[in-house]
Amino acid sequence: MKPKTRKQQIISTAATLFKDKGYSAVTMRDIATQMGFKAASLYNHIDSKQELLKAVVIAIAEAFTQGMDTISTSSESSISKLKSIVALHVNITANNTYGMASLNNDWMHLEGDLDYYLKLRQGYEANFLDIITQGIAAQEIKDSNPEIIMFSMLTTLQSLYLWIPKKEQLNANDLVNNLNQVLIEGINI
Amino acid sequence: MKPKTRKQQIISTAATLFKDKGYSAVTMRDIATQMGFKAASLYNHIDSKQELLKAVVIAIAEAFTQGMDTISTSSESSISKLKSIVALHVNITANNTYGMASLNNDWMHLEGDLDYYLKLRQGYEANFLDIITQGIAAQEIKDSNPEIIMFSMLTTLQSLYLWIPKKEQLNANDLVNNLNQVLIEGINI
DNA sequence: GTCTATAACACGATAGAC
DNA sequence: GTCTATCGTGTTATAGAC
Repeated sequence: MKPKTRKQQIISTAATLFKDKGYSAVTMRDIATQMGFKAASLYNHIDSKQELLKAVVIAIAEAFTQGMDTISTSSESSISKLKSIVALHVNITANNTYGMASLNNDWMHLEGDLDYYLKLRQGYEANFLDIITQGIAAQEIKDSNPEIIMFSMLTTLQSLYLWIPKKEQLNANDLVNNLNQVLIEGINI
Repeated sequence: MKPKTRKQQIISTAATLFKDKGYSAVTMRDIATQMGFKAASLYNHIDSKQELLKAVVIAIAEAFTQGMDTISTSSESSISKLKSIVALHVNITANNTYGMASLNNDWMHLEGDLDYYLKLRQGYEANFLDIITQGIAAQEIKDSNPEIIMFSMLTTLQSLYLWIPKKEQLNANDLVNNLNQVLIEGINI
């Protein structure tokens, strides 16, 4: 176990509360109570509530960008790259279920870093779409609307944070395999 | 065009703002400014901010419950029922893109009606899962984990509110057909 | 039916004692 | 490093004039 600094503990606590109620509905008093002390004491470790949101959201967004860069520049087949994307989402989400809620639902409350976040997200989605269009061109993937394919996969993957905590008996590898089957091969016989 | 009452106009305005910032971050001043008058004047038409959230969320939740009841008690095949569920989501979302955001992200801020909302949601998901398990038993649907199949379809359908407004050139029928193909038949060749 | 004014309270953040 | 006390501001909602 890595020893968490007090600041990291506060960020984690904030993330769990952001997941339950959203950034705007969580107060510094909520976070402090959960930590076991008073709101004013938080400011010995952090500068502002906004800093907490930034720490939660930007770290995950950068992890996705880095993972996607590795996948998109690899020499795998397109289907294989899509399976790597599924694994990327499962792994990041399993290690950070709370932060994923803010990434999905509270990014618009970023103040100074909103543009940076949007740039990361745009780059991620552009790479995702490229993989799909290349797969269609290579006749690995059905010639459906590539944006609908990406939308369908991505929204499912982005929602994993709601589901993984409820299904802990399912290990990460099984989940990746099941999702690959459903998302790529479909469900009809 | 149906003539909207002032109260309905306020609810619609609130829903569009809830979509952009979330219920907690939207103030009565925001809603009033958007309507063109002062916050105090809102209270001539509505009782509270909470009433606005309830009006937005419960109406859509009941529409889904009613649609699902019709589908689940019909005599269609399971695959056919799943396609009807896709159409149900596309139709409700196309007519209420703003409210869908609150249904997905702000339901936890319902106060008096939280239990009722949860009951509706639980019933909807139970019917959805039944259709899938019956389809597997009838060998219409692949014998994958039924919860993962439902999760995958449902999260995509719940996220349509983010996507439909950006793709207005795609009509509803085309979208239903494309989603059916991707969600049910898969994407690989 | 909208306005101004304001009540009553919660919010993020700071000051300074210990 | 946590506390109490508090500042300045923003919040939902109400009262009463017009």
